[in-house]
Amino acid sequence: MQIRSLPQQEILVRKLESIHELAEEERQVLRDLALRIVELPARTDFIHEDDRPTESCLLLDGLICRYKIVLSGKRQIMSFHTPGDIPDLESLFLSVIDHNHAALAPSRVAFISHRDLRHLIRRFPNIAEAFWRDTLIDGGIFREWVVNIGRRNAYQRLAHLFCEIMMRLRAMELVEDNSYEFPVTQAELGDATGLSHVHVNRTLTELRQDGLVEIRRSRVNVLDWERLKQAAEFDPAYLHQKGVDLS
Amino acid sequence: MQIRSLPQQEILVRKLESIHELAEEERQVLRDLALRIVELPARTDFIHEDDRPTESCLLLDGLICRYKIVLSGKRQIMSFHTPGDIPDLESLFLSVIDHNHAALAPSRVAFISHRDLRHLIRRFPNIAEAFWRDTLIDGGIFREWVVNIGRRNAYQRLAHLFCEIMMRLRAMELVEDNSYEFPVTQAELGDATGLSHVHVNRTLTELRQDGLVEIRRSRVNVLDWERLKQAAEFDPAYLHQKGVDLS
DNA sequence: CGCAATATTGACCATCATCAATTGGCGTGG
DNA sequence: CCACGCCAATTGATGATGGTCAATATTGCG
Repeated sequence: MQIRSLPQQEILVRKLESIHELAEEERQVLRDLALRIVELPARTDFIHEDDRPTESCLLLDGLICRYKIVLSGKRQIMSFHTPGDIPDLESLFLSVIDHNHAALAPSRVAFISHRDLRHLIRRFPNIAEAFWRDTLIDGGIFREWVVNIGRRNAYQRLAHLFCEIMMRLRAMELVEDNSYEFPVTQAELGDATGLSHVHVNRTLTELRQDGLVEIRRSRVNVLDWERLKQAAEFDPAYLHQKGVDLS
Repeated sequence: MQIRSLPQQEILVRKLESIHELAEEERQVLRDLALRIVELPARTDFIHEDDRPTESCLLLDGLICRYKIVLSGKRQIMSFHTPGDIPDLESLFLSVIDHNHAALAPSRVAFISHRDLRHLIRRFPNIAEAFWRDTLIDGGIFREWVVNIGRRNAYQRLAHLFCEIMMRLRAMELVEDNSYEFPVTQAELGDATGLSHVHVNRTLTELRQDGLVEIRRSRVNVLDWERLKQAAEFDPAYLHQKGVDLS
């Protein structure tokens, strides 16, 4: 999940421009933000329930998920985050974190202080709007996950997940030839879709046999986008991407 | 679900104060907002996928849900909304609606124009923050629903839902003697929890037999709050209510 | 090369869905 | 006031989807 030849100051600009119009001055102040870069090894929990962070983290490279553990020990992954995302942007206004953040793959993140972010949104209402919009899209993605887990079977759930990640990576130009890096284990796919890893395995076999997707060592290769979308009943409207939904 | 002796201009103030501090001037401009009052009969769809509203609606009285339908015809309810909520506040920044809103019970809503809301948040950053915070809490509730549906069984799911609604209504002082109005059918409970209405019925019977809750004609009566919370593994932190989480 | 994590497969079982029939509650019109 | 009708709730019977347990194969990596 490399953003090749894209300087790190450019990542946030590209992300926000995929959902909202920015002026050149706004792009520039985003590029000038102070970033505290941290490298996270795979399988690192780095933000925990009950934390009260003073920074938010922009994912530059890698893969992050947010999850909760229930008492029975089961894990539910509630979201995946790809480069450009700020998974804990909400901590700017919800001071106590209510779930965990983990890097699934080796990742590079850039922490931005809440002080700087507050300063930014006070001075640039249009940037505030872009951030707010981003958190709202996040909410829309959660809603769609509720639908996915609540009302679709295993086959559709996985197909839908692959569609969603495809569209989100595409907006950041991280998809090549209908194929993208997605370094998750089958157990993690199960934790995200509310399935057991055994059933994920069987369902992935089906998807492969049907010629829809192929998953080889952390890479998703979409073989038949149209049929995959159809199987998943995928409608990208909820992602509110510019140029996709015409808002 | 009546807010007794509370004038309608006060409802939004009470709601926002349950999650954020307001100054008297801010309370006053909230009271002065122009409201277009509409009465909705039970079972009315009133905002639809693909709509581009120019107003957002504040629920004054009744019960609203948001839902999507999947191709198989199944419905997934993604949220319930109680008085004080602005279920479509996000339409202020996501111009195309991606799901449906319906009144489940006879309801009274107050439409507020986006123009007025934009004016408000430009002039009062602290009100903007309260609204933003509200949409973030909304997102937190969706995340918890993902966990609920993905990793808990029928018994826990329903218990958790009753806990959540209890806490939210309590913040608006709509709970009396551990009992509250919640006019939903068992089919609707199923649509919200990803269960069939038959299984909801059986599970409610269990909850009643175990002495946790009693549901009689659209009223939920919590008989044993502690054991209900325990059964649901309910932790209200994700609701980010003032005085509950100390943020 | 060898360990450890991950993927795969089989057997069996549990939860919950579906189908179908019956009961109960309640508003409406005669 | 009562009967009808409709919607919601309830119950039983059966079946499907997906979970759990366990064993084996494969892959990545030091």
